[in-house]
Amino acid sequence: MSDAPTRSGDGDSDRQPIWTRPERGSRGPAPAHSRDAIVAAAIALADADGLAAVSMRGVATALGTGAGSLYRYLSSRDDLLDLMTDRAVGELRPYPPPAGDWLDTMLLLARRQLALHRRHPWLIDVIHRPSGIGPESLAWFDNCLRVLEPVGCAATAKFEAIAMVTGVVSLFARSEATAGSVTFAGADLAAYPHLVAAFSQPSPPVPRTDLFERTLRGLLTGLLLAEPPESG
Amino acid sequence: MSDAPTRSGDGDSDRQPIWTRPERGSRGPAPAHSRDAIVAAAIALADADGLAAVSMRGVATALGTGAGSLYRYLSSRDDLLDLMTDRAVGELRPYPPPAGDWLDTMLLLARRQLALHRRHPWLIDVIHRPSGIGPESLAWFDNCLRVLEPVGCAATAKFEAIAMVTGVVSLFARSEATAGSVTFAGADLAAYPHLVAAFSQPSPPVPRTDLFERTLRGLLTGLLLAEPPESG
DNA sequence: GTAAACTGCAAACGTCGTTCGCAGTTCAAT
DNA sequence: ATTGAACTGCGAACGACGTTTGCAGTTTAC
Repeated sequence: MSDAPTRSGDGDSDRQPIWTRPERGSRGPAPAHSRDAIVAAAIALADADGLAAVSMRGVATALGTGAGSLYRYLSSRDDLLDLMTDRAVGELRPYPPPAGDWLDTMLLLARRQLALHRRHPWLIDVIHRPSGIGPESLAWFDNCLRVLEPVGCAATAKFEAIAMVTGVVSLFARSEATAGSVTFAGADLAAYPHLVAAFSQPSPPVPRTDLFERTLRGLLTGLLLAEPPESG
Repeated sequence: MSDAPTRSGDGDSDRQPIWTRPERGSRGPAPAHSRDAIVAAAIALADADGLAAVSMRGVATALGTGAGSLYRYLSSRDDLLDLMTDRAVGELRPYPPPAGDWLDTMLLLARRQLALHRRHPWLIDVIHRPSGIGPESLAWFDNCLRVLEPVGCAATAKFEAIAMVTGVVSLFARSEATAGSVTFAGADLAAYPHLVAAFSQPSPPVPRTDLFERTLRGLLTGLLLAEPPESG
């Protein structure tokens, strides 16, 4: 009953989110690892073998230590996933300078987000958790607001639009990641007449990049430019 | 080394998807449960306590049996989640008759999807898995194609549009479910000037229902009505 | 110098999905 | 009728997971 005051977020100090929690105190011996090294190892594992490979034991083994040792640096696996996410979002820097139309700039940002998803497919499995908006995510959001500065509409509308763009990008990323894994094998197709009719006369596939741009363009113009319905 | 031929999908017969796999053979005693009862119990658990409550042991306990016994009816937990999803999608019936504008009908369908998500919040955590397109999901998709029949564009474009609508609905559902759980507590706001500027002059919140309709309207018109860019 | 705050680590805890073996039941074939 | 394969439920076990705990050793503040 003498120690356990910090542990990088144990018991009491766990109320502090991972972003502001100090990595270590000033008392004990120098730590053998660091949050950055742990997060880097976890990302390498996730890039190579998917998010399921990011287990505490797996990351610890990659670092040559035991699973329990990681809890000197993190308070939970969720913390690790939050840190991974924010570090990946940090790869979106440097932000491209807002040139020309704000809509074009937003599309460029969306394309860079999609590229990030392609580079780190595990992001899809990680972003939908309710926790963990880190400093890099905030910075990205801030940059989007900067791009949308010339748009004359309420700030809340911009919030919604940015969130929706991010969400749609994740939809595209997911559809890319799971493409080809869908199968109706064994289904009784006779019960779905419109489906078989649509399949009977094959149509050319929609170019993904066009679809991406048109979707987001329609989305942003609909959300930010169209006049809101008059209330009353 | 004498038995283990079926087990509702064991070893060899696991190649067959859950949708076409027979529930039981014709030889042994009458089963004490059924797939339907198991799925119903699982959905009740998920509705009440979230998807995490749907563990094999949890579902089995709710049915008054042991976890291992469930594998007489299902071959995996993923199968159970697939069955749950399809059963929930079945609640979208009966489909409203296509009246008036196809766009209005699609918005109506989207609204019913959103209502389904509100009724079964666990759907959000379950739909993004690459597996499990069941007969009810196919029927829903088929019905969407029926609504889009008067639209004169390629079938592939309709596929993309339907998938995008479903995806956007899930985005809204998720944003509703996680509303209020985001927090920038402890962040150094000075680093995000546009964010604080947007927050400094508060703007009225966007009505969710308007946002929903405008988003989907912009999406569908952009995807199905706008002329595709000429190739070459 | 002493005590508190730290460090790494191995072992353990509880939960999870899943497998296995066994005793009992039903039905098709003889 | 009898046999045996195909089934049933069930409890125990397996391996992996996230996390906790206790302990021995190290560093720093006072």
